[in-house]
Amino acid sequence: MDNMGDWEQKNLASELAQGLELARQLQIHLNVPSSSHEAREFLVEKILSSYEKALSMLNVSSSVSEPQAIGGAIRMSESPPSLTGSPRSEDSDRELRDQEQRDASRKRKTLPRWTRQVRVNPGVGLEGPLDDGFSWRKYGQKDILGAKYPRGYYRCSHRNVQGCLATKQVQRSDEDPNVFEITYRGRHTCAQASATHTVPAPASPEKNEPINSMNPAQLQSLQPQQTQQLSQEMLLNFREALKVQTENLDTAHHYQQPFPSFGFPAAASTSNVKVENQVIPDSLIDNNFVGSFSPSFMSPAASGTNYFTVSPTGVNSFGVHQNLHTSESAATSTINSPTVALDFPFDQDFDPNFTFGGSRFFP
DNA sequence: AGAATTTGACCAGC
DNA sequence: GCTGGTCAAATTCT
Repeated sequence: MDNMGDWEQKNLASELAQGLELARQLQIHLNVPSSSHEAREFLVEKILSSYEKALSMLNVSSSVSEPQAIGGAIRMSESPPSLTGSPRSEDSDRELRDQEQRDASRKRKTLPRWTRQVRVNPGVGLEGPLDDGFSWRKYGQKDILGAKYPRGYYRCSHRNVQGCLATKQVQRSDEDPNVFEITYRGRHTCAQASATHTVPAPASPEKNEPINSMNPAQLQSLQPQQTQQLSQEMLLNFREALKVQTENLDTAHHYQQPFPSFGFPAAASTSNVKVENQVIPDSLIDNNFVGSFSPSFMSPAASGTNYFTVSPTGVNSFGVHQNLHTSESAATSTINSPTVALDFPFDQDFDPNFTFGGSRFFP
């Protein structure tokens, strides 16, 4: 940074200024009910783009922007290329690999991490930790001390091809086997991540019917790929519903696009959020601003737990359950309603910590 | 046959 | 030394 040239500094300042200006424009749009969500989305994209450019100019790494991609390119923390250019021996390869592993391991500690707890209603529900729009590959399972159920370890299927470092852990709750605690780490940097930003092809409605009509046993027997496909379909429905809802909003305060988020009456009936160790400025929450930014803008150490269940009827709105502060109460709060848990398709730019904005969606 | 999962071993952090 | 997280060979699935 010391050697950053004058020209680069100007460019950086220019990008930041542009980002600021775009943010202002977005603020204006947010206060104009007639503003289309496309316009807002466009602004958000532009803002993100500006900041990403700025960050890439800074060649940032750890503190501001965690391992997530800058401008779509991921850069693992790895040994710098050899300056000698000498060919690697097998030993050095091994060393390098070990080093990378250590680095990765070290880095892992600082990866953005958040937890969601997903409740599955035994009567109706989709089984367990349905996937969230991403392809995951299970790479491990471990019995956890004091936990009744083993913990599953998943990583993005595109890890090898695209270097996507996103992982998640799925832990079934001891107290309530219908609750799954899903801990996400890292953000998706794969193409699938950006695909979730775009409006996907609508799912055929007939395909969704069997999802809701499945019984838990059927669902339980599904392979992860199958459950993922099902959840993808539900996700698509959510997006469609979300779109409608967004367009009908009078104010922009509930603007959620392009993030299929909560607080959406047409689809989500109950939403229980637990936010841990996280302070979110009201100003950000008010505009749902944070949600449009990546966790880069949040403390990497921040962690949160979101809780939500979804009614297949889509009739109930917010405020049915208001247990916002404790997982336990949240876990029990939704038991009696015929709910279907849906693993929300947060993509890598979405920080689920914020979206419910605590009680903002609730009276 | 290729992809995905399972599972025991290994490693790092505490 | 224990535990959680990851690796990778073996196994199963599609």
